[in-house]
Amino acid sequence: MILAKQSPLTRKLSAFVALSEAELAVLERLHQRRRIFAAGRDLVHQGQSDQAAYILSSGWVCSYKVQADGTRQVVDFQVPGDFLGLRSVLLRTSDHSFEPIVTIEAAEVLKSDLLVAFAQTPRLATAILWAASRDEAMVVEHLVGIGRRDADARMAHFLLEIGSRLALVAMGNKEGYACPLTQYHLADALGLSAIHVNRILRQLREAGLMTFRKGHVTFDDYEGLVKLAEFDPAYLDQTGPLLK
Amino acid sequence: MILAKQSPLTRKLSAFVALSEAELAVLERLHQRRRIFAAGRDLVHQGQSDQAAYILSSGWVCSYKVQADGTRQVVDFQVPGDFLGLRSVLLRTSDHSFEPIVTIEAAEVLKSDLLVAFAQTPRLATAILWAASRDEAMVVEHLVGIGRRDADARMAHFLLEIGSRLALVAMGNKEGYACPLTQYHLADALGLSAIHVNRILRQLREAGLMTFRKGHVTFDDYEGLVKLAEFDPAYLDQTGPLLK
DNA sequence: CGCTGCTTTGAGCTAGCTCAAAACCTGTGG
DNA sequence: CCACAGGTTTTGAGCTAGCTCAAAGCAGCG
Repeated sequence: MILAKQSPLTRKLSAFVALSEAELAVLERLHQRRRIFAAGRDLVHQGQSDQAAYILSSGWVCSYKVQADGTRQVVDFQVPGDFLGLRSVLLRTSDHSFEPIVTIEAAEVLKSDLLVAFAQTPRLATAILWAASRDEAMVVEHLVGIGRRDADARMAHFLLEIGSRLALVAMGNKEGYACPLTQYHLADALGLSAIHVNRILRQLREAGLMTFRKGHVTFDDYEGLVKLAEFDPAYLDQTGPLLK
Repeated sequence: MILAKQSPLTRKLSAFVALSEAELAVLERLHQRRRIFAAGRDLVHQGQSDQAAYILSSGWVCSYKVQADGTRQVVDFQVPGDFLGLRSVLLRTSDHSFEPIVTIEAAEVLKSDLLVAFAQTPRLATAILWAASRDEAMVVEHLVGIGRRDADARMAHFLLEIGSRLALVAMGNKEGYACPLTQYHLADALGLSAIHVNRILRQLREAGLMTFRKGHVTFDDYEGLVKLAEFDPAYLDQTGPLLK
C-alpha cells in the first residue's frame, strides 16, 4: 500500500478486492482528465446521448428524472468514489440527469479508457462491475423503501445507507457525517413533500434518534435507527454497516 | 435469418444488434440445460449466495423483496427473453427472490458459460450488457412511477411498459396481450393495496382506456393511455413503443 | 440591510388505506 | 352433475398518512 493519498474510488474498490500495484496504477490513471463542475449546473441532461462517464472524487451529486408535470424524482445521490453515468456509456441515451449539489471534482472517463483498463486488468474490471451491481442493488432498495416503507422508516433507512456508503470512503461513521443536502433534496429522493420531510426530521430528532441540521447528520441512537428502519446493509455488499 | 423458431432472447437481442450466424449459434448454445419450474415455488431465495442466472424462455416470473413485517415489493416482472438474476452472478449474495407466476421454462446459465460466450463473441457480450442496462433503466423508471406518479398513471404506465416489452418478443401489440398477473401482483409491484388496484382498474375501464380481465390486458384507447401515463418509451431503448 | 434560499409551523383536505363482506370462477372429489 | 373449497375480484364504509396552501422565522451574502 502506497502512502500517497488514495482516491475515494480506490479506497472503495479496495474494500471489495485487494488490488495489486499494477492495478492501482491503472486505476489512478483513469483519474487523469480531472474537471471541476459548479453546483447546480447539470453535467448531463436527460435524453442526451453517447456521453462519457465520470468518477466523482469530491462533492455530492444527485441523479434524477423530471416528469412532464415538473415533479422530480431523485434516483440516487453520488458521493466521492462513485461513478456517474457508468450505464449511459452502454445505453444509447442517458436516461437521467446529474446535478452537482455542491462544487464537485470529477474525472472524465471515456468509453475507450474503460475498455483499455478492462483489457489490461481483468480483476479491476470485476471490481468496477461489482461497484455497478452494487449501485443497482441500491436503486432496488430505494424502490422497496418508496413502495413499502412509511415516511419515518424510509428517511431513517435512507440516511443510514448514505452513512454506510460514506464510511467506506472514510467520510462518516456511527456518529454521523457531513451532508450538504437540503430538505428539498430529501423530499425529491424519498417521494415525499418537503414539508412532510421537515416534520419527519423533527419527529426523529424529538425521539432522540438522529439530528439533521446545518449540513450535518448526527446519529443520536444508531441502534434505535437501525431498528426503526429495519436496516440490513447486506445489499451494500460491504463487510458490515460501519466498520468502526 | 433462419426459419427455425428463435428463442425469445434471440429475438429481443436482435432488435438491438444484428447478430451473425456464429453469434446466434453461441446464443442458442446458452439455452442448453433447460429446466421447468412450477408456479409459486421460488427459484432463488433472498440472501442465498452464489447462484447461476437463468434465461426465461416461457412463462412469467416476478422478482421481489420481502420485508420483516411481511409486506412485499415486486421489483420487476420477467417475461420470455429476460434474464433472471444476471446481477447475482456478480454480487456475492442475491438480493432478491424470484417466483414463477405460472409454470415456466428457463435455461440455466453458469457464470463460466457466460464468460466463455463473452470471450468468443464480443458483440454478443455487448448485446447482453445492453439487456442488463435496459433492465436497470426499467427499475429506475419504476422508481419514478412509485415515487411521483399517482395510482392511475402508475398503473397505466406499468401496463404499457409490459406491453412494449412483450411486443419485442412478439407476444403483444397495441391491442393488448395475455397477462397471468393477479391484482395482488399488481398491488405488490405498484406499492398500492390490492383493493385500490381494483378500483383503479375499474376507473380505467370505465374511462374506456383499457380492460384488465381474465388474464388478458386489452388496450381500448392506446393513445389515451399513453397520454395519461406520460409514457415515453425512450428508456426501453427500443425503436418505438410498439412496432405494429 | 434587503434579497434569496432554507427551515419551521399551522390548518384543512384527499388519495389511498384498512376492515368487512359478498359475488365469482375453477378445479376436485363424491 | 353437483357441491364444496380456495383463490380472485368487486363493492361499501370509515380512517389516516401525507398532501397543499399559506405564512412566518432565519441565515448567509452581495
